[in-house]
Amino acid sequence: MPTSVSFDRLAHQPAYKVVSEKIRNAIVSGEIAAGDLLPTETDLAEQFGVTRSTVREAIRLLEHGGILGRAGRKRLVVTLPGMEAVGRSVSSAMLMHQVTYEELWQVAMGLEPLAGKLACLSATDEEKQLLADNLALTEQVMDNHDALLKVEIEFHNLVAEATHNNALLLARAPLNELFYPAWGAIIRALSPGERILVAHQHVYDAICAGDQDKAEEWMEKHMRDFRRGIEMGNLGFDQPVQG
Amino acid sequence: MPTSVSFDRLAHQPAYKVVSEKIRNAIVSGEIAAGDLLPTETDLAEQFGVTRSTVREAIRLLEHGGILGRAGRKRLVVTLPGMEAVGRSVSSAMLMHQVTYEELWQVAMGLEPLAGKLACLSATDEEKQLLADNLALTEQVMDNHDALLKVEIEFHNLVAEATHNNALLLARAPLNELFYPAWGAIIRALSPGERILVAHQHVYDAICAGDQDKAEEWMEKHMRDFRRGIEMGNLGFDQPVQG
DNA sequence: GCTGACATATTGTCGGACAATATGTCAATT
DNA sequence: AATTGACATATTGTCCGACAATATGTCAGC
Repeated sequence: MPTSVSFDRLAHQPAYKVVSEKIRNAIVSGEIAAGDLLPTETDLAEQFGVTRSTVREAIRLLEHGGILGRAGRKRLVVTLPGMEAVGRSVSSAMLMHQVTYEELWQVAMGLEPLAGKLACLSATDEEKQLLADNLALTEQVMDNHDALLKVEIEFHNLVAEATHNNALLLARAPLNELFYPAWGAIIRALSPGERILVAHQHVYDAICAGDQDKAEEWMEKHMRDFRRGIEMGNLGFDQPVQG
Repeated sequence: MPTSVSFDRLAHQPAYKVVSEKIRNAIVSGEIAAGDLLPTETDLAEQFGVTRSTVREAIRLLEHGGILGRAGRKRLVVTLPGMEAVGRSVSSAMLMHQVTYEELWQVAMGLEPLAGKLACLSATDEEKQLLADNLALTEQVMDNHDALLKVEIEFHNLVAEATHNNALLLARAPLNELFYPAWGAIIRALSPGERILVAHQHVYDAICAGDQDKAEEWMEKHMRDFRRGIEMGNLGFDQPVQG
């Protein structure tokens, strides 16, 4: 029964993808470092033996991931993908997957207490000072909903940064963007300024004291408050997150 | 002292970015659903009043994030960004940020036990069956390094999927890709087949019994083993992860 | 119903073009 | 010496038109 040989579907990758991969590899492998300038589009086109249009498409592919950016608005420069770029791309994926507040909250329950705990080990004096400043500011703006939301988010970012753990920062990047509207709604609905301040204060104390368990515990309490906030405010805990 | 007025730098966004944002909004806002076909490049060019080249660049921008893909290899189709796409983009960011195995492990310690815990609440019978199959397979291939690595990774994915939490799945997507080589090295160096099997077995039992604490605990033990593996194998726990 | 032939639509790639804007140089001015 | 202006140059953003390769659709013929 000579079913004849079976051939693999030959993968004819479009040129712009090949070019994009070549550049990407050179970057990820460290051959080109962050901050380096890339050759001009015309040069790249010549080097790869394709047209400028093709090179441009390849560049766009990388530009979105935050790997490439433009200095000023001219030359191409290799960039470290910032938290914002990663956050944006993952959170848009979460939006499309119709992630609910509950799901998001569960992930936050895994990451935020962890951040508090790790920050106890690695927060520098400057970072503790930044946290102290943030607390002072929180006290001042407690009744201003918008300002309160801003410092609340900032506090969590400061704690996360104090861990000096880039993997953690990248993993929680999308949370920032998505929790933003929810926190805002809670704050407007319940004015929980006092509770927020108390929780932050305890986390801050724990970090200064290097008390991992306490930091973890209070961060957890804080997040449970968030959950109660969504439930009490009737904001639809099982509803998909709104962009 | 008329230092003259200060003006905001006026942001002249390039057309391809504008077009890309327009399409992105239409997708994220649900105006176009996943699975829908987009108009052809020529049509889009006409609608936006730009050239096809510009439209193409805009498309590339979205293509990388996994938002757009090609059906067959022709028409553009709106796609749900899969775990792979998200994983790839975040993990390349982690690589560039020189994330160490320790940092990565800390994140995994936040997410994997959580996955075990949540899976207890939501695993369906089919999913339990898949886990059982995976265990059986693990037993068979315990001495085959490559095969063992594959089922090990698959086990964790199955547990994560059993949580039915898309946010969690997306958050841990990069871990998959980055742990892969490390697990492989550990397995080759230490042949920890027995320990892996025991831990998986306990997690599986806990999930079947709905015992959240036990699932969390054993997943944690399992991850601590992973850490010990890297340390014992002298694989450089504080070294940047290798792509 | 399957096959093949043919027209059509769509993408991938090319080449060339031009305006707007940065960058670099150098002389003139203060 | 530092600033300004004039000018050439380089680079990007956008446009146009073109063509080959490949899917898709249609229709006759067996």
